[in-house]
Amino acid sequence: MSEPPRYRPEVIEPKWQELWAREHTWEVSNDAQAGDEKSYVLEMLPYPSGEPHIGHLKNYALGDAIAHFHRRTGRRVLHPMGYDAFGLPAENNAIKTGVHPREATERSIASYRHWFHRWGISIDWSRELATDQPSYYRWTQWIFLKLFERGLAYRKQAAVKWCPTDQTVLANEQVIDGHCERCGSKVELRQLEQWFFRITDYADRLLDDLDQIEWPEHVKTMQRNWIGRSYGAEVIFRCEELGIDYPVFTTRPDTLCGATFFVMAPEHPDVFRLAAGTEYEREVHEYVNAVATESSEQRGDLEKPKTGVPLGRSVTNPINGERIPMFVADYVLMEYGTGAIMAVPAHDQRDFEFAQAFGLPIRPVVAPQSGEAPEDQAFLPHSENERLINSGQFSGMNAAEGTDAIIEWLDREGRGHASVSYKLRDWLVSRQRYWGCPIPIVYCEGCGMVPLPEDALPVELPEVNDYQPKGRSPLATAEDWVNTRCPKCGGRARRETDTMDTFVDSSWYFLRYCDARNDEAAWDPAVLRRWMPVDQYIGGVEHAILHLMYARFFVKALADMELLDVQEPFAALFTQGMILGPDGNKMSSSKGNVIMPNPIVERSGADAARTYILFLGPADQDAAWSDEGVGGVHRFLARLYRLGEELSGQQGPAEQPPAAQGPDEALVRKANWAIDKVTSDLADRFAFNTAIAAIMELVNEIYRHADASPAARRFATATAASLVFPFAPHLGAEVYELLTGRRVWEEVWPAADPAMLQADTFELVLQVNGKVRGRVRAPTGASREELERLALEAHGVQAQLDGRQVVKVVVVPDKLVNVVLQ
RNA sequence: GCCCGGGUAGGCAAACUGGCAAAGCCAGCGCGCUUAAAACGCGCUGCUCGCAAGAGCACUGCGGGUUCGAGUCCCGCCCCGGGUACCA
Repeated sequence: MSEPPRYRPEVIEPKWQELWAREHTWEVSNDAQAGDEKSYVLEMLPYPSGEPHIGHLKNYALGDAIAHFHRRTGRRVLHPMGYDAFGLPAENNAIKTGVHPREATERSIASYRHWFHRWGISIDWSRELATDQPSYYRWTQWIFLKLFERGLAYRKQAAVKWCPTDQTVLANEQVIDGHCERCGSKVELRQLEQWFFRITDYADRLLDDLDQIEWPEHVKTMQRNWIGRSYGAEVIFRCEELGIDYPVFTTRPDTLCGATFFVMAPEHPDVFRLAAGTEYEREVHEYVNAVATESSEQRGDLEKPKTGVPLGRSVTNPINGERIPMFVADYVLMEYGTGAIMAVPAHDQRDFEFAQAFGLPIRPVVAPQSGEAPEDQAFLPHSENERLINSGQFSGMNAAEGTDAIIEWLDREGRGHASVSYKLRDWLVSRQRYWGCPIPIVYCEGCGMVPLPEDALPVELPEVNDYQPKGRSPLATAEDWVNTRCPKCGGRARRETDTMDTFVDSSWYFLRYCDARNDEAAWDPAVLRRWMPVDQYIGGVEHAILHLMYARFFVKALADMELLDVQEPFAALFTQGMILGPDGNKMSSSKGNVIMPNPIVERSGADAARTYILFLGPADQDAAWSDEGVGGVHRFLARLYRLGEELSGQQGPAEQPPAAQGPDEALVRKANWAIDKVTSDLADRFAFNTAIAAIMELVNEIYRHADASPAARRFATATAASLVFPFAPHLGAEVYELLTGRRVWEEVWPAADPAMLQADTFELVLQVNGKVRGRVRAPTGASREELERLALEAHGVQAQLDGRQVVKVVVVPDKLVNVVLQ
């Protein structure tokens, strides 16, 4: 007795994986062919640590579905893979275990590579890269030198965020709520000389060009807020006693006459000098020191009452010559604006609180049209019809006119000008850590700071024995490496021992994929023209600010150097939601709710795991994992497989049979409906879950129509296999081959037959006063009059009429009729 | 506080443009196949009446509104998740 055919992914999947590997099916060349359209589909490259987790499976299953869909709709698809291989976890592991970060990283990369194959992701492996390879970071260093040449990479002494656990500085973007993004330690401030990239030069372009790209609105909003552009004016206040000018930035120049005091940040370099010799000198020192020990959380607490100390000095308001007292207070931040503010308590909540605490005058200068100064909510945002009061020659102007007039006056008097301020800070890129890209700079005793010439690249990471960070880079211990010759004068020089932030490595990898094996240059600009920009980028929303902003900055800077000619790296972005644990919480080992993908792949197959993860819910939303659900998708794939097996024994074509009737017609219609549905779900809206549901419906329909002709069933089954291919490529290929003998990935994506999408009749919905009271079949395309007649005749409607007056009949052609009574 | 998401059967979800609320999957129940179970196939699964065809009612976090018609639009609120925060 022979076993009935059974769906066996463990047999089918390796079979196709081997074929794709043997034939290099997913590799594309850089040679353009006439009339072929390119598509660059890219998922964010993984950081290789341990083995891939469930989020990776979702990310790459999603990207792969898009890559396959693009290929089969006539585009030449670049779909590469690489590894973001430098970084702290491997280094921290090295400190703990003594295993070289390279070794741990390579082991992990091998695991990722294995699983990407095992999952059947259609990757062009000929372009594989890892950012820790000298053949890659050589060009990271080259880009650093290019930025240095243009003055976009520079060193400066600054108060920087320091992570005491990781013993390294952090970029602003890597500090979350005052804590290290990586390890969660409280971040400290330190005065250090560090390397920066001048991303602030690009603030306007980074902001304005967001309008040109197809990104989710919330991601654009996050970037806009992070860049934080505000328009206003710089106003110069003069401290007469010391003869020093202090500029401030304000978004409300119209309230200038309402400034009743002046506040400096505790970090402002002039604070001690101002207080020197005044009665407040000691108190100021105590206050500033106390603030310095405050955590950023404590300081940022909005509930905390305002504190501060007078400086014993005054400044003059340029517009009315009024002398107002100076204070130092921790609610003013050194990092934004000029580190000093004019305080307008009548129109600013914080200044108001401070004025109340210190008994300072509050003078309204903007009032509603009616004229009277409002009582207490005067600091609320101003509206259209407000006018200036108590403002000398400017009184009576509306707020907008007043703003312009005051700026103009300041300009004329040389006491200020229109100005724009940003929250964005320059990107701090140096790290005092081992496992990163060395910075190609030396310090010569004679020449000072000297960039290495291009032919000295790569500067390879030296081997060290001790990775333990001690406040300086572990590279500093590699004496043989550190001591070198100056490329300019040949004299004694020392290498830069800091390494680069790993976000530098990942800010250009998508460029390298285009020309990954080029060892003459980072890339050939002609090849970049072929592939860039990335047509569809896919990744987690957690990179909305960091990676996605840095990469945009790199591309703009490189474009300015004429090294490439796009302005934006990622034309379209899709941010996938997280997979949560079965309990609905974020997966974490401490909660014990971590699901690993690979046992599932081994149990149910890669196709089931991939399809299920996309079927869980809308791909851009978070979704909780449930183990039972996989079984359902596995069953669906098995049902499709059994149809393929059963029908492969029957002869005949798998094309749409002509003039289908009865059950055949229903089946052919359903197949065409599914083609249409899956196509629009994939092309227009990344609705993988509903696309998969449509294929399930088609398969259910084939089972229900066992009475249909073999030709119709073969057609419907081959269609289902073709449509399921982007999600379950192995099964799709298998079933399609069983029925047609052909390779599904070489087939053009099916097109729905328009004649089979439109039926001759439809179900007309009958409503009375908006409530459904019946349904009748009506001919498609029937006139309004005819539909109205059908509705009024229907007994469901007649029953409601009951002698009541018909007020109105609303007809929606091919859909419904609503009869309005009384 | 501010800015985004989200709240629909027992669970996950669908309804894209204001037009039949709940497609599909899970779980549950029943039937068939089977000596039996699993697997597989078919059906049911908001409430009430009915053997049934069917009929009636309710319903998209809460309260209002606009509309012939609201899950969808507007106003006010509640809950959950994320981002951000003395940014002058």
